[in-house]
Amino acid sequence: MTKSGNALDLRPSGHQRDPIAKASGPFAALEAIAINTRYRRYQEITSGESTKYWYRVVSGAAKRCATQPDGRRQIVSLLLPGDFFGFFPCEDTDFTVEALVEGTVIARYPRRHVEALADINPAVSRLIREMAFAAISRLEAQLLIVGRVTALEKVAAFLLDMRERLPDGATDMIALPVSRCDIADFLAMSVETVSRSLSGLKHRGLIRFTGTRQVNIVDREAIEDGGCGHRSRAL
Amino acid sequence: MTKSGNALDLRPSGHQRDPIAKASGPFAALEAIAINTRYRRYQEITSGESTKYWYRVVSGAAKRCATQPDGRRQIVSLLLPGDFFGFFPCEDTDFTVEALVEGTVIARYPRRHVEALADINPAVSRLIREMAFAAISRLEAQLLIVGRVTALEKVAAFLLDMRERLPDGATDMIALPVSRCDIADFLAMSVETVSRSLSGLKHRGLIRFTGTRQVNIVDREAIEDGGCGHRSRAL
DNA sequence: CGGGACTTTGAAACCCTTCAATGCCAGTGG
DNA sequence: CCACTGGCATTGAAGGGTTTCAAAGTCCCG
Repeated sequence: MTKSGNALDLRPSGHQRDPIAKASGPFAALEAIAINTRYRRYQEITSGESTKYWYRVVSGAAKRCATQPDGRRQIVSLLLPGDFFGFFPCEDTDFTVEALVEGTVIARYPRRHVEALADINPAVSRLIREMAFAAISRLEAQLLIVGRVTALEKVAAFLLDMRERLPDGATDMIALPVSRCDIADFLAMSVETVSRSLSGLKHRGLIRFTGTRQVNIVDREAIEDGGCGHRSRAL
Repeated sequence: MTKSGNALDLRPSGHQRDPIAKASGPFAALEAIAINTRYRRYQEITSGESTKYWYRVVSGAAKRCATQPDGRRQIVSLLLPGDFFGFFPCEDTDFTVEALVEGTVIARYPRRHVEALADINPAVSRLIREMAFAAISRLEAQLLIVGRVTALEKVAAFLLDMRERLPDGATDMIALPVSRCDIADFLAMSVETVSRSLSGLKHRGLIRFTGTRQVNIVDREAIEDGGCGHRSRAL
């Protein structure tokens, strides 16, 4: 599940705010055509306009969300700083992308320019490929998390994934950028079960809260085992 | 959920066996370096060798599978004719790719050649991007399926997805290339529940079986509604 | 015909969802 | 300054769905 460290890791590794904008090479070429925009919480970033641009999360967080036929929402991607999205020229399904935290900054790249750049500059082309691969990697990781059986396992896996992906580095202090409701939409379970699972982890002493969305991982090994010792039916 | 028809649909639309090999342009350039191999059922296609090649399903079917820490398997991608896979140069997680049906044919493209081609030929580069986007699209669709609440809904959505993706066209006759066990691994639920759900759909008259893996969709609308009228809590 | 893999069905235990109510916190207006 | 309000989070109890264990049924192939 440790999905960082691909051939080209696009996520900020240190504490700088937007390393990509400062890098050279293909990054610089891309940044030259970037338009940064700041969004408020739950403000829509793309509606039907996604066809015109590519996007990247500079700071904050966003969600790519679909509304199921039964009215439920399913978060299809949790977008954190460094993540690209909006690859598709034509989206037939009704996905929306919304900021999750106040002041989320999104870089927007005109699709035509990007494609033109990619045709000319192999390095840019390669970069785009790598970004797409990173998106695939994220989706596969999410699938593994959502695919777990127990709610405890799901939430535990989610926390570990956040720990890996958040720009704080690999600290055991996690500042969740999402509400319980968003976690529920991400994990495809009810809000109450999310809350209960977190409480369960807390009461077992595996995590600690310094705030509603400030989680401190205490016993990571136990969490990696799915929140508890049981159900470890070894192959 | 109807995910076919992207900017560049790579799946065979007609009855021809391998249209990509016959196409011209970037396809031809790629096919020139392809190596076709035939696999037996459940034969491993990639192990750690995935770093050296890109792959495409020519005929048959394959699964990209991960083994969870608790011993369960999770199919992360169901690969059907036309689907590309093996994008990542370095895979840190233990994914395996196995053929699902006897005689599955996989085209293999040496990664170096592909990348070299992409650097030279913008059309090839673009093609690769589109393939990656298609993979993202498949993953998102899978996420929406797995994210459903009820087992009935999951299985129903799975059937519809197969209907869309299988090369048979958009007939209501589905020749499932997978066993119940594989469906279970795909949908992240137990084999028994898969079987029960299928039986449920059958007894309601929404589907019909002409064979264990030959499903005939009778009432598609009802299936799209999640297998039954209930739980249609309209927004 | 028998063996083996796959599929289906049954029953009990468990987990999750749902509905409902309470608690917590920040922002607002009196 | 404090009560109030609304959003978010937690907790409880009942009901239903899924998993699990178990066993029988089915199909294909040697």
